[in-house]
Amino acid sequence: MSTINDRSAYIEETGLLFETFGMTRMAGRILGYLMVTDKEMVSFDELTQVLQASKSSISTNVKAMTQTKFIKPVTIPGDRKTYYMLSDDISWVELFHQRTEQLKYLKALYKKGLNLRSNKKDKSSVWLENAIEFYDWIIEEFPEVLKKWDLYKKNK
Amino acid sequence: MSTINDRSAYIEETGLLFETFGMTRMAGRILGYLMVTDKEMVSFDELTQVLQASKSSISTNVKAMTQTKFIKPVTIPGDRKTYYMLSDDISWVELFHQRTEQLKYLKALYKKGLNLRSNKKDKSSVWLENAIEFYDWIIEEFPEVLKKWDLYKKNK
DNA sequence: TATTAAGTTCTGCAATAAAAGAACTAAAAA
DNA sequence: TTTTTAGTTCTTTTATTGCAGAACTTAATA
Repeated sequence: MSTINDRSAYIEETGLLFETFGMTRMAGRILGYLMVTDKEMVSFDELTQVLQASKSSISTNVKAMTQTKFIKPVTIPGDRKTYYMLSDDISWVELFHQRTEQLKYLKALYKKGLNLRSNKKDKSSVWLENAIEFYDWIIEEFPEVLKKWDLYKKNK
Repeated sequence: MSTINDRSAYIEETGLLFETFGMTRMAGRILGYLMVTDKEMVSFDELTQVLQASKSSISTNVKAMTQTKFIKPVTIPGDRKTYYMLSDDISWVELFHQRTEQLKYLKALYKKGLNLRSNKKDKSSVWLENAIEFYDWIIEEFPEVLKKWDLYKKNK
């Protein structure tokens, strides 16, 4: 049986973990709360209450979390409030595709570095060549693996 | 033909990119310089000169970059100085394995969240189930893909 | 048309983190 | 053995970031 305390500890834990991913503690807390609350969706105001945070902080952080696609806003006709819930149309595959995009930046950096070198055959150039080779491979391979997930899901 | 300016712009660019990965600008600059300098290895002192930074900043940041395995220190008998170079024994595969470890933390968080829920069948629980399922799959699949890289390299 | 409600955006402050500077350590050289 | 060199560690300064509070916007209600 889970207690209120277990849950608030969980919310803080989520805050700290998401902080390591470069998001704010508060953004993580919002997600954490949505993961353990029994309500399917919670209002903006409830977030300020439960997380003891200002409206401005909740505002900026729900926006950030919405952009990552982890949560989504829900509006109800005849109700002015905005509610938030775990985004059921989150695509985990899509999230990983974004990672691949990051890898492309790194690869581009290595390529650019190599181009700036005078001697394309020295040790550092070889180092860069190897980096580029690996990134080329992984950038191609990653999406293939993710395709397998879609197949795996279809056959269930 | 690459100019001095192209290279210093590159060093700054590397600093900024590595900043987005949660490292310091200076750590990125050190790597950036090693990627474009014509020297195979550079001394600690040269780093302070070229990057216009204090010894303490260089000291902490070469340590950080060494820990990520991107660079390594080189010492020469009869020479008191420490030199740094791109680490030729960097394992790109190993770097990606570390990513997989991070995924395990996230998966553990989702599992813990699910355990804290009263109703294991509601929408949020299903969301968590899906997250866990995907992470389970990717945590298994990732290392397999990386094994393929080792094979690919051997057959060349 | 004035008032309330629900958020957003802007400004300022407090906490944190990065970098500098100073004091220190270890080893080599004088 | 004392001085210099090379770098580390501790302390202070500076810059950045996250959050709060206030002012503002938009739309609904009185």
